[in-house]
Amino acid sequence: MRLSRSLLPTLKETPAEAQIVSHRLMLRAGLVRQTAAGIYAWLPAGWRVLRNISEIVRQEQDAAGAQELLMPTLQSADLWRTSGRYDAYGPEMLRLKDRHERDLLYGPTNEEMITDLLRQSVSSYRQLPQILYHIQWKFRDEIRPRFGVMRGREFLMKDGYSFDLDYAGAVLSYRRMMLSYMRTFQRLGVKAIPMVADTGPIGGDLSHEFIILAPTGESQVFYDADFEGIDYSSDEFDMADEANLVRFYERMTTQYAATDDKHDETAWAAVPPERRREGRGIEIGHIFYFGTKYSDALGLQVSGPDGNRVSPEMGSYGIGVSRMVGALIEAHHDDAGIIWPDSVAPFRAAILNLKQGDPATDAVCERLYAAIPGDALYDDRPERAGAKFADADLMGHPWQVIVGPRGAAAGTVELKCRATGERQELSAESALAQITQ
RNA sequence: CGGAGUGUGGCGCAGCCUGGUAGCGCACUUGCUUCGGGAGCAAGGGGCCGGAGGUUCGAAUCCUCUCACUCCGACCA
Repeated sequence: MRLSRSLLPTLKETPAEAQIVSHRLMLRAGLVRQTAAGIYAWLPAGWRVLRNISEIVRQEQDAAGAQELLMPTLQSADLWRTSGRYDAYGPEMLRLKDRHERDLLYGPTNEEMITDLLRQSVSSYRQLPQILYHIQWKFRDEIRPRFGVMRGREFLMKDGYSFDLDYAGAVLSYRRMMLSYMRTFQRLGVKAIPMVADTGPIGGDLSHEFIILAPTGESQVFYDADFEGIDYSSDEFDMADEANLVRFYERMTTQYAATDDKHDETAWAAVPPERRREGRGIEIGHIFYFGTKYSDALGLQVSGPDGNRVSPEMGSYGIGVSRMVGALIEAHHDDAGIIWPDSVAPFRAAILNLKQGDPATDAVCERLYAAIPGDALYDDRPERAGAKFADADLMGHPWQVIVGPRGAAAGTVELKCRATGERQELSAESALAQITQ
């Protein structure tokens, strides 16, 4: 993308409303603009990030055997009345009426709808298990939206739902999803820790929150260093192998990990001192098992092997996709701006043309730009070098290729790595090789 | 919802107390000079001051109502 022709409005000054660092940087880097309290428009660069995250989530869900579908944002109130949540959900649910005075709602989640869909199309245990997910906009009318996209009212969420014949199957789905989540977060370039969460009226221990570590996170977290350095993509955690899944789950749930409100000093003291880690964290995902709550309420039953009708055991699995953008920035930034992990960066590299109009410089830039199709941001604006450097740092591209007349004459460019700050002088071809590696 | 604030060109702000020609910095346009870490000079363009009502000869400024947004608290992917 040529910056001169892009809607990528960077700001030198921080808009007054932004308090936390990710919000400030998202506004300054031209990723989003607020349109109402807790509601954001995603500008081109921000949308690219959101798509990149969604795509990784999607690939990992698919790899775990989940199937993608897409349910609507608007739902009829009927199913929610049936499940009892129309009244229970309270004012956080946005309710509206259509022209015929029918009650609708903007979905805050989709348990009712997905259960109803399964009820219409599944009738035998042979059709189970099923895990279905979608990545769709949600609306929750938060009492107080804040922290930019981290606590918006309209937000993009991946929500998945599992249906199993029995409890053992549900546990298997749950574990599979947990592994899928750890792989997802690993690919997104963040350290994530699963922590036991409240299960509410369902009981049991099958509910986990996923906290990603960021120095500016909302809550203090305590965890065993054993969580660090695990490669979740290794064969050790092959999903097809149930024994592997069990071992994985054991490892995730036996090591100490807790947020400050659940911190247990006694258990903490049992962790060897050299393995104790403390940090700040942001909740980015939540998974839980809830048995037959919705299948019972909405009448989803299948015929079992013995001919009797059985209510499938369900679980649900959420990742805050739009929140992840803010959380990633909280985890990866410095004074100059964002430092994107490679996997989600809106542009893998920026090409900075330091002397627009200089034939040799322009030629090198154009050549580089053509060689990184669709993946580079070419700063071809008439701005001076300082502004280009500052904007490139702000926007956080993993690589910056700095092309000036001096280098162009000598046949070299400067390659800067945003994460390390390291710069090297090398040929355009070598720079290209590093970027596209 | 309770408490505290803020609304003035795209962004950041001053002006309001004590009514009298709407200002500053950045950004934008044009020209010249510059050009390797947010340039200089000159000349320009853009806002009826969130909205409605009121007081007044006269309202960004005073009064009433209203809308929006932000921050603190309870709630949350």
